[in-house]
Amino acid sequence: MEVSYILDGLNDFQRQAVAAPSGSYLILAGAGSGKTRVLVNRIAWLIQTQNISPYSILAVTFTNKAAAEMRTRIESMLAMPVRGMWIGTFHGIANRLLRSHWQEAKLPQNFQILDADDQLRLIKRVIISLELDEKKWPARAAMYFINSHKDQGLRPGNIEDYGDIYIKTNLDIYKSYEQACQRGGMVDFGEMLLRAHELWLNNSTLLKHYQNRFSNLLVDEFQDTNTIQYAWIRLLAGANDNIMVVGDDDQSIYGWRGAKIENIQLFGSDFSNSETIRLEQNYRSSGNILQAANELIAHNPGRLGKQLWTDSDDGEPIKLYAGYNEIDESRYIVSCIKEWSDQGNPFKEAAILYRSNAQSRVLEEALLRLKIPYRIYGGQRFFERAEIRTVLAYMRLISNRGSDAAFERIVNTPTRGIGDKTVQNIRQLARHRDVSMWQASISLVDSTQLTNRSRNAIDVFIQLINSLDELTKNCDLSELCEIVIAQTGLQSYYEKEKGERGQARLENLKELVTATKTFDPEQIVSFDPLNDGTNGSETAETQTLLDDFLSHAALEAGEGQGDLSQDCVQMMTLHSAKGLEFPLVFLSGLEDGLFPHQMSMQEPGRLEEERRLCYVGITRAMKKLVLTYAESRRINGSETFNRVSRFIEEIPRELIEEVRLRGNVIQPPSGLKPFKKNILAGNIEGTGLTLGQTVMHNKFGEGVVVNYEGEGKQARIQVNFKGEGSKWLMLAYANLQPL
DNA sequence: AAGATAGTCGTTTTT
DNA sequence: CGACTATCTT
Repeated sequence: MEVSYILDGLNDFQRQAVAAPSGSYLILAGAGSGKTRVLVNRIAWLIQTQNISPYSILAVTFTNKAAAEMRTRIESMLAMPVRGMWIGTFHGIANRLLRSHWQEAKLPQNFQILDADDQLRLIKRVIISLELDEKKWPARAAMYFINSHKDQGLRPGNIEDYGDIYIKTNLDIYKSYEQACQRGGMVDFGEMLLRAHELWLNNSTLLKHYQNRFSNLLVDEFQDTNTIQYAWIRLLAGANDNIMVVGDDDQSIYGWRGAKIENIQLFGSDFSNSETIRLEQNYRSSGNILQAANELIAHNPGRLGKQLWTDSDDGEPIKLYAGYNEIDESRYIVSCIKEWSDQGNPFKEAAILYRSNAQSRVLEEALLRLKIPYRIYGGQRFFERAEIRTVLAYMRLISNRGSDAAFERIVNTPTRGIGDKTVQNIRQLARHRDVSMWQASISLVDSTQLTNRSRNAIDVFIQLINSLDELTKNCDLSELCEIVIAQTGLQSYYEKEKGERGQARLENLKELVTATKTFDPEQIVSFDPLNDGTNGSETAETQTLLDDFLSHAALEAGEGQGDLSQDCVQMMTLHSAKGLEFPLVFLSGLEDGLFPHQMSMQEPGRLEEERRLCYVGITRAMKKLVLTYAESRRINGSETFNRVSRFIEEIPRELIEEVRLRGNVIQPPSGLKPFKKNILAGNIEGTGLTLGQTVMHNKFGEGVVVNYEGEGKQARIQVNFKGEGSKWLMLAYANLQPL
């Protein structure tokens, strides 16, 4: 068969990876070095030339989107659908395993997946039931405690408290939470991975079966795997040692979520005969941009070492703009985009990146002013919206009365006279008798414990759910969804909600109905033929469509993105920009305290991760890169003065062209205070000092001039000192030395 | 039980 | 500043 097309157009190293004989490989793939291409072609190569059945391939990706894209690309390359191959996220794959082997995993067949929101609610309730002070033991912190230990594969029994009250209390919460989950048949994200791991650890037949079946493993974004994911994949690889992992230690930006770059080193020592292949040729960015990225990341110690290079020209210098505040900064960015568009380029080729979501607002306003279309990525996802979750909770309770999480969510939504106190009663009884809240409420209706009023209210609710269940017995998913929306009163509830909000919610409900209509579980999971000819231990249980849909909603919260069909400027956080590329990129808010973020500046390890984040940002740019910062910025309502980001200082000066157009192109906003005149001019008269200039003070050391007011003897100057923060000084006595 | 108002606290995000 | 919560009022 003619297979050269699989290798055509690849460079030597890419080809080496794609056509490697079986074994274990670590592909260190720099930004823009064609790593997805390598993975796709590798799989195509295995199937097409090595006679490997798709059935024996398992590929893990970081997001559902990446999994879908990879499958599409492989299928279009091979010009045929690839059945039997598993491509998905760790969680998606774990879910699938647990659904097939729910008995071995000691789970109910229709176990419920808790997303972060469900989990937090449940933990809150656990804390209350342990009679702990919520102020002293915030649910968020407990959730972090639980999740980070699960990420490391640690159950309560594996954690030592050393008499530490903090650990001890959180451990109690963890234990109690675990019981609540088990009782309710609920599994959070971390738990899915733990269970999938334990499933194999405790069941060698099953493990052998999967080791036999998946003799070809591939893992993308390997630098983002956590401890339990690594352990799971190591276990599966078994003695086959036939695995290819692809990653880039310089793009590891999820350490705060448990990802361990160390897994890359571990791979080398753990898979003893592993080979490392470096992909260092960058096909994305022009020379200047790439060099800036290289120089920046070189400031990180302990890298595995990669030097990206490119064939392309130096290209344009990187632009640097200092706005005097965030509004000025935004207007500069928008004026650049206007210019870009006037030159005949589409908006969608421009991306504005920022460190935190809060920064998007000012940018939005600036874009709106010039009527430039934009799209903000990230933010709230479809299945995370309150109204959607509410409808899903109804659907869940109809299918499974035991779901306390669903019960709590909807028992009084829309309001039907069941208040806090009544719910507390139900909860108490449920706990006391160790039954579900649903059963507890039935008992309460029959008892005399409650006032007539609340008893009636509960009864109405019970009847509602029962009648809905009856009514929808033979309905398909979308009919069920429509009936729920209409009969529960949610429709009229949101109709009454004032403002645009209610309208938006109704729109979302309509969209949910559409989603149920088009939902096709085969697309998500791509079911295998049942018998694989080994020992038939994969018993693909028949899940109800509803359960599939609910799992889907939890696992894939719904891309808040997509729609590149419209020509919009792309706006997103640096984190969500990973894996994407744009001809024109703006990195905004490059200020110490914002980026690197205040909370990450003290600890070296975290600062390095911020630097990698900056590296990711720079390497998104193909042709043009514009860096901006603001000398003053309103954060949380109060004005702050930050010094320019240290990351800018780590980029060689000669690659950067400073843009100076203060008081020229950009008009200052109205309502200027008098001293801002000075800012517009930049120079502070009669001092030889300039705003933004670095100066030295005898006592406070190095700092940046950020503001100025008054004249002559009264003149005061504001300087933001390294370490000391910002101070107002009398200019006459300050004795500042320009640096 | 539900609505109104005062108080708190601010990363990043996928599963 | 503004989203979210805790507490107070009806």
